[in-house]
Amino acid sequence: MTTEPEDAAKTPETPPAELHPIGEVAKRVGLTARAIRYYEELGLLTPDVRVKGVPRLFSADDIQRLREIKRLREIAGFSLAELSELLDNEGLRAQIRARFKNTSRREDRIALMRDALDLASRRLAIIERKLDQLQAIRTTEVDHIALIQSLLDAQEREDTEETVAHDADAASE
Amino acid sequence: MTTEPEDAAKTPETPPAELHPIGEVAKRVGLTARAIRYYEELGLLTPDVRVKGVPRLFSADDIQRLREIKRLREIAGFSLAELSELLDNEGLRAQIRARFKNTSRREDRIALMRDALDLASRRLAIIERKLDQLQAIRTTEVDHIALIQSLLDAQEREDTEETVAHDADAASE
DNA sequence: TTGGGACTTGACGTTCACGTCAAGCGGCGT
DNA sequence: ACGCCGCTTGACGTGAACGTCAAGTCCCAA
Repeated sequence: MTTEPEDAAKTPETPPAELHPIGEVAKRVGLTARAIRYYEELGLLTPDVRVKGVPRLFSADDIQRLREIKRLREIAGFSLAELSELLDNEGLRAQIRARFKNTSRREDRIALMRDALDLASRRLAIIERKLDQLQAIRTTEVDHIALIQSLLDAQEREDTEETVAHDADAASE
Repeated sequence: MTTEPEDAAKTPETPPAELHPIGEVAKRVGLTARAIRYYEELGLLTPDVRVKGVPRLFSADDIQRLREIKRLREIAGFSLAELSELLDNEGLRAQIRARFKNTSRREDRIALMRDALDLASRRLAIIERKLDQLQAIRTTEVDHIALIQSLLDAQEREDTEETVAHDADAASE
């Protein structure tokens, strides 16, 4: 257990952590450092390394989580409160305990995974509901366009009927 | 005000207006009166009857517009600023001038309809973009669930492998 | 006539999601 | 040694989208 290689050949020191400071993370996910700290303050995530006073360090998982938060907020329009329900602590703890992989009993791990599955399913359900609603909006929009189009066609037919005797070759414009 | 039947047979005066006060509108569309006034303040809509100091009166079109605003905000997550672009003045003016139906020349009416069509198309494009993004979120979510599921299946297979020799009929739970 | 609703226009308060500023610490290139 | 940079923790400011309260008007039933 003293040496912990994970990738290819030589990694003399520094365990295969690959942790990133907040500034870099902010740039990579397209958020501000302030926003990230705020999310942490709300309990939406906990950086891999978190000691009071010392710079936060974020893992790849943290970054992934931030990306998901960003997408769910910007695209799906969830509030941070909603997200803290959807991405909840359970998932976070599961993530944390996943580090202790071998420590927990299979029983516990299964329970955690069931929880995660449950949460993900709820997320999916909500997203699909939103999708249906957006589809509905889309169809009404399409119908609306079709209506205007038909009216406009009719109007233009009127025009050509009037025009056709007067000037028959205006089909250029 | 002498006689004002509005429902069934005779409507000697008052054109077939059918206008509604803000309280009723609020209840019907599920918004507060305050919100509606705020939308008006932002220029998102203009009640059919708008004279300073006298109660606003809303037409069926106004109500429809409010419903659309609400849906686009709550479901698609558009800001009121974005909505004032999407439902823009052009559309509003088109609506207003539609009252003057016969006054404007066919030329103008066609132009207005083209504008409306253009705006609706832009709305549609934006909505479809959001749909695509939501679809993307959905697929990642589905994948995520599949992953957890497979891990859980594997874990449970391990269990049964251990258990099968020890206790073979635990398939009940 | 009085009171109770529903409406009006300000004006100020509130919540969310951060932005911004202040003061301080730790590394690091010159 | 010095300054700059990136980070830290407060604390206060801000824009969006309203909520809430105050004061006044109008109408209508008791």
